[in-house]
Amino acid sequence: MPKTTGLRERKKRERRRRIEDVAMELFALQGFDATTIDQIAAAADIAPRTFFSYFDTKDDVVLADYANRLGRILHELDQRPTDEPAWSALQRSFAAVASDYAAEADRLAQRFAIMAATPSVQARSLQLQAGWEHTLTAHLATRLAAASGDPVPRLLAATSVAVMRASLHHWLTTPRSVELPTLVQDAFDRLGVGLAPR
Amino acid sequence: MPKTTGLRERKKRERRRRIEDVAMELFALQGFDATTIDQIAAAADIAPRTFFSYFDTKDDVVLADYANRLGRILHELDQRPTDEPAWSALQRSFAAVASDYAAEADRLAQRFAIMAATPSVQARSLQLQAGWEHTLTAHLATRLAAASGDPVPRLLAATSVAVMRASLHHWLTTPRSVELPTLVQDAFDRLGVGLAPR
DNA sequence: CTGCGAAATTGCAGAGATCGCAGAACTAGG
DNA sequence: CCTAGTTCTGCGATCTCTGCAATTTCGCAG
Repeated sequence: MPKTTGLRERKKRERRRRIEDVAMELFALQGFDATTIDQIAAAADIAPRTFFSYFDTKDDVVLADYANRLGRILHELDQRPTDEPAWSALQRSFAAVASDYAAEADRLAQRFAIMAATPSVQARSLQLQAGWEHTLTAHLATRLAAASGDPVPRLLAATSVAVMRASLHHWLTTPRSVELPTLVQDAFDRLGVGLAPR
Repeated sequence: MPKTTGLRERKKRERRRRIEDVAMELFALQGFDATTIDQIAAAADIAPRTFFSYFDTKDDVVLADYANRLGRILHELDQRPTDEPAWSALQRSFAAVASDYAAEADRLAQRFAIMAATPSVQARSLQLQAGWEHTLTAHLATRLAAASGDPVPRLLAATSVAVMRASLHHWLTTPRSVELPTLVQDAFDRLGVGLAPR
């Protein structure tokens, strides 16, 4: 399955990263809004039209790795034993992502800055997270063998994503006193009391 | 303070509503994306340019009353005694909004449908909710007299907004079996256990 | 009822993002 | 080297949203 090979695949990936790098550099240099697709394309040596076959939106460049984060969460979730309480499993999974984040604080901070200053990017970010929430909801529904009318899966998904976002925001916003994973752990702990299976 | 008077004020409000009504009608008729600002302007008897002095974005028309919702929440929050636990106060406040929602299910459903079908509107919606979260965070920080590095206010704000959104989504999405206020109450109850003041 | 300053409306021009389409260029295999 | 399948390009078109400056309308005082 894992077609690591294939010149085509590889080139595509490389190019995508190149576009991303070049774009982020321009953003840092002259600001997100002030940077046009044409400039990015020129700097990345592609036709402007081609940009859109790599990214749906200019915003997406800043959020390029959101998809992987979700993948990570789901992966971690699958690793957890089926009989582990959902909330606990979520906690572990998000903790893993929190570690990832913590390991690349600088990269994150840069993107966060753009996000904070650019409404459309912020909006896009939230939209992608809503996507996580949706996928997570489905995943949890399966895991819990929940009835289709059960609000619990969505509640769990929404809450955990919210907790993660709040923690991350807090971490990036205040003088770094507590580590992100700790922050996330604590938050999950607090809410966990009431979310334990009946 | 409430300058209900003033021809100017009133006209502005009336016109805003007229634009909103006309626009919603067009959206229902031909879809959100297929409706242009020009069409709305024509139907509302204003210059296209003028549209943007009433709404920042086409998306905002669909979400016109979000500002009031937040106002309602904050108002309810202020009504609650200062010594009431924050989570409890939030629960009551959101319950009030839930009632509002329940009372206008049809209107809501219509807008929700547009939102679900139109990414940009969904994104905008989430962005506005992030604004709620921000305001709520500040409000709670004051109420709790929290230190500036305390993550709790944001955690509470993020969680409650998430709960509200999840409940609303669930309510609008599944066959109406449980009433929205109940849904919200229950969700708050569950999470409340762990969020009670130490 | 008349004139003035403030506020709102309007038109115009334009930048930019994004999309559909069709032809050109390129890659994987055989 | 040749063919079928992809990807990249270039072009045109549409729309949202903005800045600016001219005009119109409103609220109020004289």
